Amino acid sequence: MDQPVINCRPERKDAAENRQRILDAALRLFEEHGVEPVSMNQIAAEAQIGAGTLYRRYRNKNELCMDLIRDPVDQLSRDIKAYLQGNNSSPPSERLRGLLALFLQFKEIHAGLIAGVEHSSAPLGAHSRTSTSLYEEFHQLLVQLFEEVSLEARQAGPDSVFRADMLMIALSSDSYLFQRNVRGNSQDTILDQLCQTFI
Amino acid sequence: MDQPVINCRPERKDAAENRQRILDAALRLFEEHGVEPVSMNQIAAEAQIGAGTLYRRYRNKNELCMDLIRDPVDQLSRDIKAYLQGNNSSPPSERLRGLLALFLQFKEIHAGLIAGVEHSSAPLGAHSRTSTSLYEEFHQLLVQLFEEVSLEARQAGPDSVFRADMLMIALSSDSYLFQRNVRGNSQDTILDQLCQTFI
DNA sequence: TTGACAAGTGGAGACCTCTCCGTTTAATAT
DNA sequence: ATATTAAACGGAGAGGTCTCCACTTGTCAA
Repeated sequence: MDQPVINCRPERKDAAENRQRILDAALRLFEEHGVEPVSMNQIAAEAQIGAGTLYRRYRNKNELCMDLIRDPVDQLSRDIKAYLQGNNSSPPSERLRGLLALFLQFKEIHAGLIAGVEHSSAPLGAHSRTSTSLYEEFHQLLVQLFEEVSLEARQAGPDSVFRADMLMIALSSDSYLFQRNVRGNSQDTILDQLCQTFI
Repeated sequence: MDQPVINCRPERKDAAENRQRILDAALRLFEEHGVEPVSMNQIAAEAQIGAGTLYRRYRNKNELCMDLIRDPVDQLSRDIKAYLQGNNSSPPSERLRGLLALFLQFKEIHAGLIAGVEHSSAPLGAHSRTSTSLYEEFHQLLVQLFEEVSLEARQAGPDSVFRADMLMIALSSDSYLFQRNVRGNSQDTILDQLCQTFI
């Protein structure tokens, strides 16, 4: 007559081991070949598990990449919080710039994996942007800061949500790498331009 | 002793017929199922040709889509030229808005094919944006108008090329459909917001 | 200890993209 | 008419994504 346990039981031992094998294998292959050219098949083979097992845990390469950069993402999240607390008396436009700087720095370091996360992610394209919690959190912060800016300037700026959407898409790997590689802009230049355009 | 003809001979008769079969088949399938879910295989089968033949002509679905909207694109290009000539005494910011309006209208009508063109297009992601001649042309116009605006305002705005890049990416199907479907903004609202943000 | 059974496994298979290359054929020169 | 030849053809096949499901195995209650 007991209720079936609603809380999921802890991960099974064999499953946990396989998860680790996958992570290790993926990291190894990504380091050797880069993220994009490595296939799910290869990862499964390298981890010595069946394709089905791999797909049971990660529906696609994005999810796998997301798991691989979980720690750096958490760190970034903490860095952002710390920065905002340490500078809460600066004008909002300056905090905005600081935020962007942190974000760009992060992108620079983890470019490969981030592109992996963003790429081919979406069955329903745009939805991917909002699905990552980091992106949602970042978007939220941008909105707040934009509102602060408008408030301070005593004039209604454009819709902050829209503006944040535009800025986020301007920060996508696609756009960033284009500026970096095709336009030949440095990280600093891009940061400057972004501030001039959006703030 | 004749020189071999350098100019390519006119397209062979059978080739021309197959091209038409492909275009017809694609149009039929796209109308029935939408662009995205139709595979190159299906198109080849519907056109009753081998896969190799299809790929000889169109390296991927984007190229095929580009061929399918060639006429509307040319029309848009002419419309833009006409608009600019008819309004060359308006302030540049107004012309900019007019341009965007034309462009958004175009996107609205041909959303499916355009998404098809943009999607999965790029081995080197960002390069796709510059590869379409329409996009290059449009980018060029935006740059010019931005410069006019800065000139008129007697103050150096941010780099016009960068600004145009940002605006173009804001006009991508990804971004546009997100605003349309997730944010629930109408075409007019989006136009307003774009102008407020970028002009 | 021992079922019971949910969770986990793996590989066959459906369908996809794209290439390669032996065969066919339209266009041209003789 | 016939030979030549470059272009076009098509399907086999390599390698990819992802699903399905018969089978195994860890876990827990009895």
